[in-house]
Amino acid sequence: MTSLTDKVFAALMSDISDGRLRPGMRLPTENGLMQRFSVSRSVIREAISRMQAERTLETRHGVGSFVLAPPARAVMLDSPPQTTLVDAFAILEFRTEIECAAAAFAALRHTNAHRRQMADALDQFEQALCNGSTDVVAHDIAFHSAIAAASGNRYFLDVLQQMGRGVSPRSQLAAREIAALDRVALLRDVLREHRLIEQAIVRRDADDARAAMRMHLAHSRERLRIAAGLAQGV
Amino acid sequence: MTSLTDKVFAALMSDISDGRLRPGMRLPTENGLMQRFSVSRSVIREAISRMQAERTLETRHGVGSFVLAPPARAVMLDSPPQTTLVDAFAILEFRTEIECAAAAFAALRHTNAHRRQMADALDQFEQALCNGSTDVVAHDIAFHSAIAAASGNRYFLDVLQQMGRGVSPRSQLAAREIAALDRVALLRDVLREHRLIEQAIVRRDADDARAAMRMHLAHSRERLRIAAGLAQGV
DNA sequence: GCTAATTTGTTCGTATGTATT
DNA sequence: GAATACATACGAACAAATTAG
Repeated sequence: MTSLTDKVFAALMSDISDGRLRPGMRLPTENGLMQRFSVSRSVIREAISRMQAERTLETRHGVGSFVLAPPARAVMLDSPPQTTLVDAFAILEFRTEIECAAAAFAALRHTNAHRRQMADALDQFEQALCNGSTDVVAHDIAFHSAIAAASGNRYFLDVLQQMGRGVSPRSQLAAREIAALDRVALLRDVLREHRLIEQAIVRRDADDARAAMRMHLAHSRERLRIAAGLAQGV
Repeated sequence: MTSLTDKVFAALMSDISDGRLRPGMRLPTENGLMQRFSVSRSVIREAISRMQAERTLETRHGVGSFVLAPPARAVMLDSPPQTTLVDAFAILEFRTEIECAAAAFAALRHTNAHRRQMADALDQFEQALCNGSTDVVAHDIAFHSAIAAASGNRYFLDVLQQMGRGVSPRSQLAAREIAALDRVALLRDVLREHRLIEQAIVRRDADDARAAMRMHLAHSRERLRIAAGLAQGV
């Protein structure tokens, strides 16, 4: 169900993510957008107000609507391509620390319910692969979330989920640029690493769980590096 | 400057807080509200959508708008004594993980500017103690923040600051309940531990920095445990 | 199961007020 | 002051979901 509002919203968002509209730039006037999309002003204003709610735009009365810098990310750099990449590595580095700790705690504290959550996520991951699908991002996230939940300390899960948006560009990047590689083989590696982590946790071996998670995320970093290299034509 | 939308919004909100509209109840239809307030449908819909954004209402297509139950903020603020305490330990556990990692990275990556930030925080901490003040929370936070900043990965600082609210109850609790103990002696211990961390970082010894931070936070946990024990009369 | 009535969702067009340049 | 651009409000029409008969 894509309403006109949805379409305008999506078009403007992709203008921003493609760099046609960059932080600080002013959008066309509402009148201009009405003509560009051949819709009424209500549609434009609804789309704009959605983007305001997402902190993507800021509208100044009598002046116009301006693209905001992505909230926390504005602090360091501005050039979009590099920032995203640098950020992706920073996020991965940070995630490595909290997820390794979470895995260790999960090994010590998980319940049967947590065990089932992890198993379900892995089964669905595998099922998708067997069906030839490479769309396993959701199952990947589910597995990592299950571990964070099993840590018995809700802050691990909270923070991991808060970083959800920051993590997705990585997936998008990888998904888009790894096309040249054998995605299925790559995802099978991921699944294998997940199984190792799960086994260590189920065995209640905290050190092994931590190590398996660290290995998994180190490999992820390499996969990201390769994908980034491809994206930059290296 | 109260727009019509503001008035309708305020009226409906007070209907709810006064109990005229209770959770689960259906609002009058948009037509009904138009007549009651003598405004157009756009005004009604704008007010309703504001309440949706606040999670006060839920609207079902073809049915109506319903008052939602307040979202059980039980997690953080409700039952203060036990929940807060459990939470305080969970926060400390989580902080231990990210701050140890941050300290290790800081040892490897800090610049002169970071070194100065840490030194300033420690000097001010010490100065305050010498002056007989025990209000050093700000300097404590400044030191930990400086390390997170020196990690070269802004997510450590971001998350630490996001947990600021969660951290403060600990300080409050400690500050309130440790009155019986010799606070100055206790804070001198904290300062000594801070110095050890700083020295390891300056010496660029990542392992020592990590260990010193872990020791510091483990001691903090003990200090918290003692304070909690006092609070509960144990 | 179908139809009709009710209710919200979406879109349009227009008019007036207000802030900025 | 004049022009531009957003803010607020009105009225109307049709689409889509739900419910009652």
